[in-house]
Amino acid sequence: MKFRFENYLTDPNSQARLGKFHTPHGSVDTPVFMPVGTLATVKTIDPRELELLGTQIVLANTYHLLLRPGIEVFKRFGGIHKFMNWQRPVLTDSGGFQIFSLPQSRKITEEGAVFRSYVEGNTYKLTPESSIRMQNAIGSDIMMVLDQCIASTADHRETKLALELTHRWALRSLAANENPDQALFGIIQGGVFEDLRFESSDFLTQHPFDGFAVGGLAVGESKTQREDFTQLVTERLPKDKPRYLMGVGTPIDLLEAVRRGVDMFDCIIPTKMAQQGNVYTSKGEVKLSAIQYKLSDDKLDERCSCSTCSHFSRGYLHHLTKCHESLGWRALAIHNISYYQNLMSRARVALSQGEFTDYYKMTITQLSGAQEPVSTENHREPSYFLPPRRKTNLNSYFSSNKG
RNA sequence: GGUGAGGUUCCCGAGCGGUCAAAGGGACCAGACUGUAAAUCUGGCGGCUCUGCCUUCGAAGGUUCGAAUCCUUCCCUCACCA
Repeated sequence: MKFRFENYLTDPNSQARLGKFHTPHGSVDTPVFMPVGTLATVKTIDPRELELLGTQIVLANTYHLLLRPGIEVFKRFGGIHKFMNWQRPVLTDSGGFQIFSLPQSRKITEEGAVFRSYVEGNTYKLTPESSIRMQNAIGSDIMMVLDQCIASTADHRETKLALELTHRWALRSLAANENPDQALFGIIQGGVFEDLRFESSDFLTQHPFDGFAVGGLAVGESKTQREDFTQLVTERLPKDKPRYLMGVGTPIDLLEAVRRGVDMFDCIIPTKMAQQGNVYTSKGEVKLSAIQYKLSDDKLDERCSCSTCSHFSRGYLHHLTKCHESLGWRALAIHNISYYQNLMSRARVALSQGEFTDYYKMTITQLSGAQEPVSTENHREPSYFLPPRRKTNLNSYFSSNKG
């Protein structure tokens, strides 16, 4: 089944879009947040829970899975869906970001990147073709082209060279794909240079990619730059293809990008922050390791109905965090994923009702730590704050396993 | 009872006459983290009227210009021998 994207509507007051894409493992409503499951697991969270939390699609990583467990495992298991027992769509990143981010010795040539494995020290070569071969074996629903990501502090010349290499690699990736059912997205580079971002968008959109990603952001530039360049690129992208802002971001980043026409996101923040004891709530960020929560018997987030918020006090979560207990990481990851999925599903509801701007403003205000509006008898909850239509009741999941 | 080793800032543990408020861990308190190698990284961590002063290295004396470091006595741990 061939990948297909539908853009239902665009917000009249912004460039935010409501849409849906279809893959062999089901459909995904956009804008969507994809939790990061680098090693074929969203750290600490069971795939069944991910579904209950409203996760429609997860991201996995070609580079890490190539090193371990290796391509033969995916060939043997018939792909990542069976391997990790996740039946919904999967997007695989190509490994381009790892070539950029891993400090180990590596060499980038026209052919690809040669690097030393952090697992057993062997030398590997990752080329556009071998990345696609691996992604074909993984059997992801959406594949990414191998790109050369560089710091956004790089100069024009270096950025242009990386961009041109990324373009040549993108075409080789397109040619290397052996499974037409797996979608392939191009990645627009160009750092923080307008002309290069335009050049990259104009070049890649001439080729039959199923969607387009904005790469090379959230790698050192300012928040304003990130937002400006996101908009710069989305305005130049075709309306009938999904747009994916890679590696972004905080809840505020997500809403800012949705407003600028982005449909898809992935980020380690919800799971990474959970590991460090940090969560997002309807009143802003909470660092549970802080001494002020030691004696708190408050709920984590009064407006959240996830299993963590309904089972554990801030004081207990503080304790688990201080002890580095895995339950703490897990409980906070469940909350953060729930928070992100609710953030996006409410954005979709708001979009469908033409109230996105109100939703955007209200949520930004809440996240910035401002006081919640005092609820009065006459105060009516906007519909996007009502429980999502998708059933996300983790309590029933846990109680059904009780005994 | 005898012999030996030792008692250091919240804990473990370096230091063994000046450059020592005392290395290094841990704990603790903050901060960071945006296509996740790494439950990681960074800073702070005796007190104060803070380019200096005061208190601190088992206790009390002493030597010295100067001591956590040397001497004496005492207290307390641990190991071995009786």
